[in-house]
Amino acid sequence: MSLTAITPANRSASKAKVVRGLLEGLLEGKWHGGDRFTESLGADAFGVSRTPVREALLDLQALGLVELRRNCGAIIHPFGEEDLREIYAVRSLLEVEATRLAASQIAAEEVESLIEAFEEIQSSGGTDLNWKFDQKLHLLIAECSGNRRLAAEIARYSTLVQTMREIVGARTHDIHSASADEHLEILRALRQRNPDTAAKAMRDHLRQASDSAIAAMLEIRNH
Amino acid sequence: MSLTAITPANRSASKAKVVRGLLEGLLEGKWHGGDRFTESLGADAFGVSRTPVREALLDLQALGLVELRRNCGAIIHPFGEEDLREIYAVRSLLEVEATRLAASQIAAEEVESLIEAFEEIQSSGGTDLNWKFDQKLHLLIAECSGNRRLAAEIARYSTLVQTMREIVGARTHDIHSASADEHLEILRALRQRNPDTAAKAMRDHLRQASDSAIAAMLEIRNH
DNA sequence: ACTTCCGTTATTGTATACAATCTGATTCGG
DNA sequence: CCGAATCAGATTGTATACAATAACGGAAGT
Repeated sequence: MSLTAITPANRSASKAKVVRGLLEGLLEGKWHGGDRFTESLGADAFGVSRTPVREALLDLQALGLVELRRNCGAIIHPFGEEDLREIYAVRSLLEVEATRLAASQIAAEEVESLIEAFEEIQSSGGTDLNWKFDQKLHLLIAECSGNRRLAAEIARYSTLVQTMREIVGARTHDIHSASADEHLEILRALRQRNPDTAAKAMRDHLRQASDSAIAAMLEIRNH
Repeated sequence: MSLTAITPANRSASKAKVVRGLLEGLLEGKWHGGDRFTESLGADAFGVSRTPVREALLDLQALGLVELRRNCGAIIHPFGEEDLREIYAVRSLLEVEATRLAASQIAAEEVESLIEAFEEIQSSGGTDLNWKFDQKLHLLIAECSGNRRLAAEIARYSTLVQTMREIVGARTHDIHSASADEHLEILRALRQRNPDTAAKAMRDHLRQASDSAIAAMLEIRNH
C-alpha cells in the first residue's frame, strides 16, 4: 500500500505555480470585493499559458475559493479569517471521520512504524521533518479509513493546506509547527484502537492547526 | 441569494458528456481490474478533443473514481456496491453537517416557499419534478449552512449523483424516486429549527437514497 | 432621460500542435 | 539464459489557434 497513490503528486508544475500564486494573493488579502481574474491575466502574470491557469482555477472553484462564470473570468471572493475557519471546519469534518474509521482497522505495524518515525523526529527536532511527519500521519489515516472517496477529499484539502503552509513558512519565521503532543495523542489512540479517543484527538489537533493558520495569516497581513 | 451561484452549471457540454460516458461505463461494470484509459482514447470514443476529456478525468480523480498517472493514462478502479456506498457515506457526512448548520439559521420564508413548492409537486405528482425538488432542497440546505467550502463540496457530489440518476433513469423504468415522506420530515425539522432532528432526517433520507442507488445499479447490471 | 436593440470586443470552451518524459521492448554483453 | 543499456513509441503537460458566446457600450427610438 503506497502512500503516494492518493496524492496528486507534482504532475504539472505550472498549475501548482498558479495555484500557489493565487493562494498567496488570497492570504495577503490582495483581492477585495468581487475582483475579476481572467485566464489570460493569469497566464501573463505567472508566465505560463492559459491551460494551467484554467486547471488551477477549476481546482480553486471546487474548493469554493473563486466563482467561475462563462465569458466573465473568475470572480475572486474576498478571503478572511472566517474563510480559513471554514476550510478547517470541512477538513475537520473529513479527517475526524477518517480517524474514527481508521482507528478500528489500522494495522498495528503501521502505527508502530509511525511511532518510531515520530520518536526519531522528536530527537532530531527539525521543523521541516515535523511537518513531513504531520503530512504522513494524515495521509496514512485517510488511506486506512477504507473509504477511497473520503481519502480523495482529504488529499485535496491536504495539498491546499500544505501549499498555504509553504507560503506562510516562506514569509514568517516559522511561527509555530504542528505540536508533537497532539500527534502523540493521536498515535496513542490509534494504537489502542479507540475510535472515539482518536477522533477527539484529531479534532483537537485540527482546532489548534486552524488557530495557528489564522494567526499566521494575520501575521502576513500586518507586514 | 441565487441557487445557481454554486452549481458549476452547464459550462462545457463536452466535459459533461465525457463524465457521463465514463460514469455509464462504471455503473455498467464495463471496466475490470486496472484498465487503462488514455486521453486520446476518450477523445476518440466521445468525439471530442483531448481537452474536455482531460478535465473530466481530473474531476473523476478528485472524486476518487480513477487514478491519474503521468504518461500512463487513467487507471480505472473497478466499481461496485461498496464504492456507491462510500460515495453516499461522504455525501452523508457533508450534507448531515450542512443540515445541522442550516437548521439553526435558515430564514423562515425560505422554508415556507419550499414547503409550498413541495405541496404543489405532491398534487401534480411527476417524478421529474420530484427530483428537481430534491435537488433544490439539498442545494438550499448547502447554501444555508453558511460554509461556502462545505457548499462547494456538496455541489460536487450533487452533480455526480444527479448524473448517475439521469443514467439510471434512461435505462430502467424509474425504479423509485426520492420519497416524499423523507422530504417532509426534513422540511418539518427545518421549520422547527431543530438541528438534531433535521440532521437525523437527512441521514435517514440519504441512507434510503444510497440503498435505492445500489438497487438501480444492480438492476442495470442484470440487463 | 430612459429603455431597447445592436455591434464590437472580451473571454471562455474546444481543438490542435509541440515538447518533455515515461514505458516497454529489443538488443547487446556477460 | 539473464540482466542492463538503449531506442522507439506512447502519453501526458503545455502552448497556441480557432470558434462560440456572453458582456459592454453606444446609438436610436420613444
